[in-house]
Amino acid sequence: MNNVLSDWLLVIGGPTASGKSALALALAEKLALEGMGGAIINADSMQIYRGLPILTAQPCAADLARAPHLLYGALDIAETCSAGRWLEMATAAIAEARAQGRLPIVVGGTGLYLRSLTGGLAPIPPIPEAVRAATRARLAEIGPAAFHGELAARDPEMAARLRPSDSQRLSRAAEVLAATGRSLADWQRDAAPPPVEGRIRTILLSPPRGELYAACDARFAAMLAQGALEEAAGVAARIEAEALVDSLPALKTLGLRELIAFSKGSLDLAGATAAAQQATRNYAKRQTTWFRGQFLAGYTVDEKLNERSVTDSAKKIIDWLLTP
RNA sequence: GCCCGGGUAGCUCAGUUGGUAGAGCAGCGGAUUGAAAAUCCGCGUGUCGGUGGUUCAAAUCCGCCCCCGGGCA
Repeated sequence: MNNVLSDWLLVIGGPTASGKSALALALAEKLALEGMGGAIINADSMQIYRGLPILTAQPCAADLARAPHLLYGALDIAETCSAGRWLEMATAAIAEARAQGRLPIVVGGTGLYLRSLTGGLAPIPPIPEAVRAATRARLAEIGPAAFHGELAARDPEMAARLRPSDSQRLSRAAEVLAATGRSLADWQRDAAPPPVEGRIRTILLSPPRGELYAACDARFAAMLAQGALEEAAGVAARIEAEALVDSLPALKTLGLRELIAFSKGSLDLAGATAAAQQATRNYAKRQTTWFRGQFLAGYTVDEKLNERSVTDSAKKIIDWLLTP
């Protein structure tokens, strides 16, 4: 089972509904024919949670059976993932795949995760929950503008490069300073060695805008047909029973809020659907910008993939991989 | 047919006593170093339904016409 690809790592990025999962699967199956199977590793900040398989567009049972899949539904929705936590799990998953003689194929739409893998991450220690909670409470209490003012007094460098309105990054900068006594800017200056061995090959899916949006709309409609409403109702029940706070990342899943609003009667189904589709398109747009500016693609697929063209694309990509 | 409302940016609407128009959303562009499906930033010329008129000046006042709601016949 040894061949030229044995120490390689494939990374596939692209906006939501662009066909990443289908391409990853096609590649894994083609590789199996070449004598080296693939293992698909999730790099999506929402598919990492279990409990929302439909709304987060996780591979269905039939697809999961076609190739090994790792890090899908790995965490409970009451947990919080992060780039650091994901990177740890991903490096372990990559090692596991390699140990089995499989080529790791990392796929996902979370650009930050992908980049943490390809470019490394500053070695910042985990922030204690108490510090994080206190920081966020302070931010909520005085508002981002005043919070920015407080940060400026202790960490002028971070304050200078953050907008007073960017509550999330302000909070991050403050918690890192509070927990480590060192500015986030200093941490980020530390060299971050690439976390994985081997050669990395990156692939970007970049379908035409109009087709991407149409795919987003169609996919949400399909989710409803697959039982997204029941799924949302189940999550809503857990939110009530366990008093889950809505700042939990998993609860930000696109469409969840809208479907819960529908089940509570504050939105009709057409309105909930339209809102969820709109949110999905907005997200796809943001991802497109991210990948355009932050992701170095070795190979770009700029057509919208369908069942037939995925196979063709996979074939071309394998050729590209095998030609140095 | 008559009476009320309305017709202003792709959509929903603002527009003060006349001084040639502005918000939200959408769309487009951008940022993005551990919550990232998150967080944040930038971009607004459109026959102000049409047409006559009053006026130095009309989205705004007057006449006529067209279209869409609702009501009365």
